Amino acid sequence: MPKGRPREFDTDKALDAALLLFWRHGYEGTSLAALTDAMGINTPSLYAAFGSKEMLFKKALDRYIQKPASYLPNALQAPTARQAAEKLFRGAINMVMNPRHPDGCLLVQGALASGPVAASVRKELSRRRTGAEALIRQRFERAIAAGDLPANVDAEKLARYIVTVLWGMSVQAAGGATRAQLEEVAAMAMRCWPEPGEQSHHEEQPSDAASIEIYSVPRTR
Amino acid sequence: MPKGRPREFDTDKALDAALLLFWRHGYEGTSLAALTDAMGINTPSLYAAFGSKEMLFKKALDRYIQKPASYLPNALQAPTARQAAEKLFRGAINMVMNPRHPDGCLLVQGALASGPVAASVRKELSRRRTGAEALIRQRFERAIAAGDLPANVDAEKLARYIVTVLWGMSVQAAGGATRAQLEEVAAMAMRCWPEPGEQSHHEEQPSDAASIEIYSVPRTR
DNA sequence: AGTATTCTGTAACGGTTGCTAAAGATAAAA
DNA sequence: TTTTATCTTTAGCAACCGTTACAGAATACT
Repeated sequence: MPKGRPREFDTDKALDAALLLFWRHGYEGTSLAALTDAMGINTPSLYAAFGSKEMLFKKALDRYIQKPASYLPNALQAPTARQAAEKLFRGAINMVMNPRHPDGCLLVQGALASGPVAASVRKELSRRRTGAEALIRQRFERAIAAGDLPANVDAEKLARYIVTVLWGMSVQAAGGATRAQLEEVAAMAMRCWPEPGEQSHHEEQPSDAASIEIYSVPRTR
Repeated sequence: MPKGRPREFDTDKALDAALLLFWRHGYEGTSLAALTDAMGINTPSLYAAFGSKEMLFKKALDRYIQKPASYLPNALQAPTARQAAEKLFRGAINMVMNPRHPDGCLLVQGALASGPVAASVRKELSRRRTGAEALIRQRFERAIAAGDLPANVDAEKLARYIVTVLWGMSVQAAGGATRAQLEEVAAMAMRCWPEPGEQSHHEEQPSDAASIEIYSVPRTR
């Protein structure tokens, strides 16, 4: 036993309750009062155990990665890159559609746009999303090295395409998409999987700058 | 001239300023103080002209649809469905990457998750996203009727796939994606465009329910 | 037993939230 | 010129925000 008065609540259970709230209402949409209420503790206990609202969020984020979002590293262990991608979509749909927790992915729902106070949280989420993308890219790079994927495939582009569809599915989930609909999207997305002997075909079409009037449209950024 | 004292500010310019703020910081992340500051007016003027924060948001949303997001209906006027889709991606990238306004799409950045007070705004955004999807679906349905798209193509699925990639690109934009990266994603997405004589191939693979422990994974929802 | 340490509960902090009442200013209508 | 209508300004509303000081309770160490 540590020393002083023992903690009367389960830290992990409290963290789970906080995770669910952040997940459903986003960082800014979750108040301390709602948190302490759902966690069943008082504010000083929360601050003693987790530091602050922001630190609590980041710890909930860690828990999210380790638990409900563990499908990602798991999927990447599939024998082939294609199977990994398929398992990735399947796992993401299972998580996103799980009625035991909110719809969508915390990395997306947590905060895309926010006020100045939540800028740090927003950047952290962006960093984690990039991390997920990197994990997938590395899997594809290994697949290329092993001859599992054609050598002319760009692992970075392929990974970015996959996660873009994943993030899009999270947005769709927030709009009430059904499991069947997401499965159809995933099937569609897998149709452009690179087959051996294909070109990576880089087109680079010119962009038309005439559609928007007031907000002018530059060529590059 | 109406009757009483004339308004001293340009309603449309004020609305534009509000739109930019909502776009960058989301509905909840934008405070009345920030709004009145950016719009150059006092709170009572805002309430007299726009009603409330929520009504102001919805009017900014209307303006968003009519101005920067007008690329969508414009793109759908392209002669073929494929050209429409390509123009859609090009227009979306132009808008999302325009340095004159925040990154991403307001329909996504505005509010995916939120506190209870912003639930109405969240639903409204979801409704508008569905509306965009429906617009694209109808274009594809016309293309099928005209023989432009193969008859075995499912317009609804194809439209949902396209918008899913679009929403995903909005998330990517929030994470600092570059124009070139988004163009690569769009090119990738267009690779699974249905060619004549293709199957719509419905696979329906079983989902594995073993990856997540605490949060159990049901089969259907 | 006494002390040190860490928890819990109450209560409150200053600041901000979205919103509005009240009074003065500026126009058209009478 | 007076009246009426609508604006702007100042000021402030109650409620909530994230956070903390403080006193009491429960444990371990001496």
